[in-house]
Amino acid sequence: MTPFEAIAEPNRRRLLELLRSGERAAGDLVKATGLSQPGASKHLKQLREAGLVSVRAEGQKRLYRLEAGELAALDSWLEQFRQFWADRLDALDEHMEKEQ
Amino acid sequence: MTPFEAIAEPNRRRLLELLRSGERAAGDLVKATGLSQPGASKHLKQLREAGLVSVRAEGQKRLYRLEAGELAALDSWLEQFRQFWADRLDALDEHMEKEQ
DNA sequence: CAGTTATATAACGGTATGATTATATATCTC
DNA sequence: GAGATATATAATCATACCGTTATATAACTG
Repeated sequence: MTPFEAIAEPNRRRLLELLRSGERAAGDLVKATGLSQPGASKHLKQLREAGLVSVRAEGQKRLYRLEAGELAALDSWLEQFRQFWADRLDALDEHMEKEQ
Repeated sequence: MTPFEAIAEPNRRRLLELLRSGERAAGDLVKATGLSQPGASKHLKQLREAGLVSVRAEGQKRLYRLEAGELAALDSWLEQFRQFWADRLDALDEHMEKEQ
């Protein structure tokens, strides 16, 4: 699964957001998201396959954490459009001001 | 279709990239991508539904263009992770330097 | 208006996706 | 070692998605 496909799913985006504050156990993420245990486990697997998160075992728990690399890759794809929308939104601002 | 789902598909990303340089006719995009005519048409429809592009008719042609708003929205979702990965990648750099 | 060009839509098939239920695996505790 | 806890995997089902072929719609051209 590509990072693009991984973030297409709302629950997976939510998982990533939850991991922003640091490592969390799978069961913790189950509770926080309201997903079923197998559901969360599968989504986490896909995030892992996309390189967006990593896991380490601690006792019987699995601790997930965000991985910066692929997130940055997503950002760098968007980069090529950044100048474009900055220009467009600036133009819109100017237009609004003229209207007033 | 959400913008997240829209950019999950490689051909749609390619369409967006092609539109970066300005308005282009649907038929032009068909040639540039190598997609079938109906295939391109459907992908363009989904990009439209995601708010990532808009169309206007000119004669028998349909001219597609990028729309800045939803692209910026994607970016703003990523924004919340930017500090995170900047920190992480900086840490990695430092680590590499120590290794040497 | 007949034919051609440009594009969209419909219909269909194969495959992937996400949710759910049941089961397996591994670790901890007594 | 027998439960109990934490997590992953398998099996199943319904639905969504993408590509393809065929057809419809609309605008130009002679």
